[in-house]
Amino acid sequence: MQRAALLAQSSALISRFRSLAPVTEADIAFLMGSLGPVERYPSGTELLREGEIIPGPRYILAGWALRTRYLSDGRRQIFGFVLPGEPIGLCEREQPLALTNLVTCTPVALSDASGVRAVCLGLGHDHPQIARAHKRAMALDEAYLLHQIIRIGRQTAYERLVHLLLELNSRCHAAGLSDGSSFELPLTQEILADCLGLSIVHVNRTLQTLRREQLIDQRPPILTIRSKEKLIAIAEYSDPQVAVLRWENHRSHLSARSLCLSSVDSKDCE
Amino acid sequence: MQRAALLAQSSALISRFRSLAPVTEADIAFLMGSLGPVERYPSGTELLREGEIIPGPRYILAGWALRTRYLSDGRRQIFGFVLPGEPIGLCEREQPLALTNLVTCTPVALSDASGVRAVCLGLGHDHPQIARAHKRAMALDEAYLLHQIIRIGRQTAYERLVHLLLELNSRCHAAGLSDGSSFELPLTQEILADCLGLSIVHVNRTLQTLRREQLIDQRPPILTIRSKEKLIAIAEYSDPQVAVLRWENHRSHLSARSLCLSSVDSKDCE
DNA sequence: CGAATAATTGAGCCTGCTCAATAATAGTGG
DNA sequence: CCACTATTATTGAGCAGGCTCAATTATTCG
Repeated sequence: MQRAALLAQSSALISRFRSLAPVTEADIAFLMGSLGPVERYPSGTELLREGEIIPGPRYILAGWALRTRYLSDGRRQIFGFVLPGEPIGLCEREQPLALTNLVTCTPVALSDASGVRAVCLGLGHDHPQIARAHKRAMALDEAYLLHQIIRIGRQTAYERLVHLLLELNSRCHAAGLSDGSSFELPLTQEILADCLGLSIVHVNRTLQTLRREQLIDQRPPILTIRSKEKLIAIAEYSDPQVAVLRWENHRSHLSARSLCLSSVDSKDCE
Repeated sequence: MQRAALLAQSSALISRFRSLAPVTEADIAFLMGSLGPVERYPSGTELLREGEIIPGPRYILAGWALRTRYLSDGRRQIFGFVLPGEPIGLCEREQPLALTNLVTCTPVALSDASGVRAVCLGLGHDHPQIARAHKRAMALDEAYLLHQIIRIGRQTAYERLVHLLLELNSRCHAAGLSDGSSFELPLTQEILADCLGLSIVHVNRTLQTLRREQLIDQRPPILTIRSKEKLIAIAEYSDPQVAVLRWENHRSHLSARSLCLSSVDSKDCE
């Protein structure tokens, strides 16, 4: 069955939705029934080009992509990452223009999300938990941009790297791709450098320091966080997943449960 | 009449709406009829505190506010600015948590926007141009965060300052607060430093350089852009107002007109 | 007209950069 | 399965943009 095949490839998407809101089995069934067929692209594919109209909403089912912009002399800034389970171009505007380029940095599996757009945006009143999850996802997107600004604006190279690794671990965890401290990190040091506003050389040396201090462990492509508490203290990391979900805790115990599942230890919140 | 008084104080808001979409007189009348009374706060007022529920949607009618976060040792990052005509807490989520602090850096005039929320979000089908303007405003918000990342991630101090000044000029222009090259800049060098990830001292020296080179002119609190072309080239500045508005040009000539009114020279777009 | 805030200047230092070379990995075709 | 090539990671050395510390000079405002 094609349906079963899609389901098998959508585990990150489903995991992420579950981490965002207490979606029902019916919600999941609706999602699976509405997604388009899986499209595959190799690493290095341009999914969006800045200033052009976004073809249609899609979900990344597997693989990572980079939001980038270049200066004329070749300097590159990576604004952030799109991870499995996260949407591309799923927004209110009708013919949205891409604000950045989007390039895959691993092989990627995509699925058309036109069929779920209206539900995600809450245009009808079906599947309210999906709409809720989507609103939270949008808030998380902004929170990650803010993270990025804090890192490159006011943190040292050492703090930046730690902060980013914690964020990526948390996001992988929401997608079911981290056990809480160990996940696949498909980024070269050059990508990390262009994300964090550093040189490749300095990223290299800073990672070495973190390994030497036993704070992280790297056996490519797996990155392991050895002492999450210390790292959180170093980077003053506060997890947006926790922050964005918190406000409805008093209303929904299911939500509270998914919070615990998807997030780092509860004491990490503060 | 209180109504007339409100109108007089809402010129920035109206100007900004006109720059975002071809709003009608009826749209403006609706806005003026739905806004709450003007509230005034002095400089230094905390309008939002990170992590707390946003009281209700509001518009800034006059004055500037800063989105901030602090690290525990006192380092401050300013994520961005909220200028006259821009909304606070006007989003999809029901009980949104503030993602950052928001502090006024001048005396500010606010007005409750609860009465326009549904229309802005396009929940009904009234005043579609207002809804359109609001969606564009949301896209601009993201574009300004991306600007911020480019500046502090990959630009030199000199480029950063130029880039920011161009952005602020453009945004002031949309609010009717710049004639295209001259506007009131109510920011101290400390604020600029905390926004751009620099030290106060270095901001000071960089501003001096720009003045010495006749690229800008400062007679506090007025900042004048002397050679916009050169500055745009230096910072590789591309204006989001132009970019975000462009996609509907082929559909609406009114939109195209407002684009020209609100934006810098058309050649600045590329 | 003071007190407080903001801007300016000088001097020395340090984080992180550049340049350049080498080692390790990974992907590929034979 | 292996040599071949292209990436990617690592290391060394010297440099510099921007920082810190500290003092001085405007401004602003009550």
